Amino acid sequence: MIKVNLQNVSAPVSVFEAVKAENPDVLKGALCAEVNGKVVGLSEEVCENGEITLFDFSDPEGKKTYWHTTSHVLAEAVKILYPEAKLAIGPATDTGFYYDFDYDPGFTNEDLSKIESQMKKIIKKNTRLNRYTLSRAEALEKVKDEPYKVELINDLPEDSELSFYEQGDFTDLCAGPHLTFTGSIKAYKLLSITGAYWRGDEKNKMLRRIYGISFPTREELDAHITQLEEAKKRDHNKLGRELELFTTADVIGQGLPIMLPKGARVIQLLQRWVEDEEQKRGWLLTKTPLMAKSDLYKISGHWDHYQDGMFVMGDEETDDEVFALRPMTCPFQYQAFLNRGRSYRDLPMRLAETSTLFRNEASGEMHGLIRVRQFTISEGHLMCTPEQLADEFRNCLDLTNYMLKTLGLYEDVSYRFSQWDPEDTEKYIGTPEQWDEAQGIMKEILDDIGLEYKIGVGEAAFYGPKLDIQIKNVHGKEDTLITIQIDQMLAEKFGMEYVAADGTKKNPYIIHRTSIGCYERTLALLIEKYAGAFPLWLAPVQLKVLPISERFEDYAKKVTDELLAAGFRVELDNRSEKIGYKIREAQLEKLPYMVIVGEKEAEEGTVSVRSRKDGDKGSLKLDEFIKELKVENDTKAR
RNA sequence: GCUAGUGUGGCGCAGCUGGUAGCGCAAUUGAUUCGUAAUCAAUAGGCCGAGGGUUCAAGUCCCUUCACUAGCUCCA
Repeated sequence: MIKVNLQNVSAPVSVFEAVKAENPDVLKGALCAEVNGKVVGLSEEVCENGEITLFDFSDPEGKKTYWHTTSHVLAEAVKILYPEAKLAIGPATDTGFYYDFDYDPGFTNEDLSKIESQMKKIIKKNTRLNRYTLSRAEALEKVKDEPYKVELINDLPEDSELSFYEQGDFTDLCAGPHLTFTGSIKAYKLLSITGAYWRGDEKNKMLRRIYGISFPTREELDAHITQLEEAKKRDHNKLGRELELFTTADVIGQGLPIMLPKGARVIQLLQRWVEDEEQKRGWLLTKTPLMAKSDLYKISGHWDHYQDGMFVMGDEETDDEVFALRPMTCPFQYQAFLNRGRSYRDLPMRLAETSTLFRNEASGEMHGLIRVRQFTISEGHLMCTPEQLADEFRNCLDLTNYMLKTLGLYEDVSYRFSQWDPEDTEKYIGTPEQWDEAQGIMKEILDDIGLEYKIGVGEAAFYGPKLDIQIKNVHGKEDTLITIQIDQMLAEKFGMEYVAADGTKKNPYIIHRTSIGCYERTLALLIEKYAGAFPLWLAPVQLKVLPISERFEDYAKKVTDELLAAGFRVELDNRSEKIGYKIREAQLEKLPYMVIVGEKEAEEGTVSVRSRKDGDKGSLKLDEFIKELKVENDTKAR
């Protein structure tokens, strides 16, 4: 981005011309500009002197302009090849662009190639994009054959400016900004065809969406495509299966992964660590049932607000009792609080549980270990007084931050303050006043901590606002890893009370929180973070002992046993292959350490150590090596 | 749930417009004991996701279903 101070503007002139008059050199690579706080195309007019900012492809604004124009070229190509296709919307995203079409035959992969060729022609013609505005009546007349555009116009506020961009014979209702010429698009690729609901509402028609990406040079495009392929190699769903951390079975069903010995071990390691850490921080452990009668969920509100998400066993019409697997731990853990009368002296009461949950996700939602139907979460509910709320919230956040830092994920997360949607009366319980209060309290706490967050309207839980800790997977898709919620509604519903110092009975505030999230999802992100090469303390197999030939298997066995006895996770490679082959296999397994033993080592009582981190460490006395390992393991070094 | 795609031995693939399944690696056995992958020999392993249908004949065509993938919606 380059700032330019315009000094010679006397009459309205295009940004391009104005900058050219000032300093033509800075126009190289410029794609759009910010004038008076608004991002505009370079062909748009400026009327007065002052500072403007130019953006090129390295700026998000530049990228978006570039991609957005590519989407218009895509739309034009589609309209030429498939005139009956109706235009919906075609914005730039953080990772490219898409355009939605209503075209019932749908597009095939062959169509994509055809469209790409057509786009080439449009780009070659290098048509100019002209912006103009119309009155509402004129605009509606202009788009009368495009029902989605008509709907867009009709839904815009009365006073909004209706701008159009015209490139040759193709015109689109669009706020812009755009590049000045289609020929500026140098390298592009259409990536996929998918369905997408009109206006993101599943009640609306599903349109055909074409995704694509473009770059100023062929090299950048190629590099981007290579990068996508590289990302695929880290994909936990591929790598996790290759490394035998987990698998799935058709006969078991969707969203129900099988943790293989290695995956199960990593989860166990995480779980022990989390439970121990929670204990250190004053959390008490509960163990509550995985299912309950429908009565419980009726009190909590799940029956009315979450039933679609639950696995219900039995039929209310025909069965005496109907059960449901638990989708959340809250109402179960509350029973522990309700076990006897509580006073303010019992508070804060911090209840933690390693809790297996069941959610009946829609069939298309499942994804590897990220979205599953059964998962185990480091759950917790904290009952406290209003005075304790801020400190306790802060403590919960401290714990999650400690977890994230230790795992090496801290730099990768972002925070979302998830609020309710006052328009959505179906989804939420409670009154606007209660929501204002709970959200107000949370805002105060977050601002006091100084956390940088974005706001997610309609992302709250049905009973209260959330602080969601978000993380992106290897494909750039964001998911919630951890959540901390403030709930002032369920305590009342469940009759949870404590006797305050003044003798009155009060409902406690409840913090719903997780310390490390659910183990499956966290494991998925760790696989991707480390590309399967887990730090020593988390590695399912920490060392592999490789005898250079079968003659040294006795010594290899002895070394293995000693390492096992010292508490390490060790495997002995007892195959008859050459050592080079064994090493190569061990490398593929991404082990922290290889221990090679042969004649020399057997005689000296040493081991030849090869570390993933430090390479060849040479011969070490076994007991000294073990000491070193213990230190590394205990410090949870990455 | 919706839109599209995929589904052949553990893994990676071949199998064109239908004619009764192959290859490489891995595995097993025997020989070899070789210090940074692929010596020798032999063996075993697949009702081609599942269930129907068309056909004299289906991995190849049609229908249904299950699972996996991308995206939408939804969500930890």
